[in-house]
Amino acid sequence: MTADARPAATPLTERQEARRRRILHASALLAGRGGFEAVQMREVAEAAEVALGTLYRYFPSKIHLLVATMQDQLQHLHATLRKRPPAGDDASQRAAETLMRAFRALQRRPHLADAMVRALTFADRSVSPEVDAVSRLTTAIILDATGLEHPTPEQLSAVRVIEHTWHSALISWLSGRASIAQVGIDIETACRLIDLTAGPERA
Amino acid sequence: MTADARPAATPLTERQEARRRRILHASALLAGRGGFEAVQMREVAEAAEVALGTLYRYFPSKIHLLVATMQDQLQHLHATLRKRPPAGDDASQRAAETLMRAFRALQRRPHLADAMVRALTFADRSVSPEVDAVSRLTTAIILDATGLEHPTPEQLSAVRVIEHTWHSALISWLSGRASIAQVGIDIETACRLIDLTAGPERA
DNA sequence: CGCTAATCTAGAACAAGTTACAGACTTGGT
DNA sequence: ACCAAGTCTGTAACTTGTTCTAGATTAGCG
Repeated sequence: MTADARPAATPLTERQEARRRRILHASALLAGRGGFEAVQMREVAEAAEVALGTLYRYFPSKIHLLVATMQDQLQHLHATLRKRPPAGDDASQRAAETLMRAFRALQRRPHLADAMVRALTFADRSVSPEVDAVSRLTTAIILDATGLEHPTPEQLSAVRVIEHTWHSALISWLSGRASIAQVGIDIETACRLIDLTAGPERA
Repeated sequence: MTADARPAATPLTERQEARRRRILHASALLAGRGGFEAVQMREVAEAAEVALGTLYRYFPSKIHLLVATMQDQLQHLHATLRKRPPAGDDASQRAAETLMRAFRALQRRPHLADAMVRALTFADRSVSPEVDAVSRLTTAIILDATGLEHPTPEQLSAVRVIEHTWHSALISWLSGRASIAQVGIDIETACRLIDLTAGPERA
């Protein structure tokens, strides 16, 4: 349902594409120091050398902007992960390994993680399509990691739970209520569902 | 770690306690229509017949206020649930049943749920103690439901994942990206972990 | 080229969370 | 009953997300 996202509207000229990039870059830069609060629309506009009104034309709210930033970062991550697939013995190990790798990437830029994840979970209905795109990307990353060609419905349910756990555990970590180790445990616990919900499934 | 919460500061006189109640009541009322955005600090102050500065003395931010509102509502829920414990055969069924009951309660006041859950996941470090209190309450509710007297570490991990799933699934539901049925499936899927992570554990 | 519609810019204006402050009211101790 | 300290009220100011507007620029097209 609703298979495609934004890009169907207008093809975007070259200069527009460049503006969009500059904005996303500025967003990630400001988020990188200071996190969610440091991404101030006026500053993003200035850093991207774009008028405030233009920024709002490209991204109708701060949340839209940060969710788009996350989508952008996730795509990089997905590409990176594809190059070195996880090496675990079973699907759950591979999923956990991949998420832990992603987690370590986030740990290197905790403020950026803060901005993106907070925006993602704070988003209301007006951002649904964009959040959904991020969610599909995340699902794809996890499914890719498992190496499962034809996941059962149970395994898809397990992936949903893993994704929930992933987001929520990140939130706990970002707000200082869970340690890095605890996030690791939570991810591994959730990942067990993949193998437990179906019969044996070896590589 | 950090076992106790706010109430250690000052005992609060009767009138102060009354003010606090009025504020929480006003908060829940406004949240009940309109959700997160409808809880405007000026309006809360007016509805609670309290000056804006006073509101901020009691709750240092809108997020603090809404998290406290959630804590308040959860306590009611906990008391209600205790009266009619779940009747499932095993721990995971009872946990799922309890969470579904809580979910139905939230469905009756979706706007209130929106305000509380969005605040909870948006909270930053400055609200950690309060969010932690809510988290402990939630854990207690789930553990109560399972009926487990001495949960194993694995089961505690499972409860953590269930809690993550609970919060994140609520978020998806509130932003219209997951159906009620889907939330139910996710909850049940996560709850399976309780039985799967330990040996047989019957009532 | 020259026109027209769309886009972009600069900047003001508005909304809601948050802070600050002066003066009135309460409280607790004597 | 009186005083000092702390609290509450009413209100203005400040911050940052968001909207609006008038004029400049750009893009596409004949």
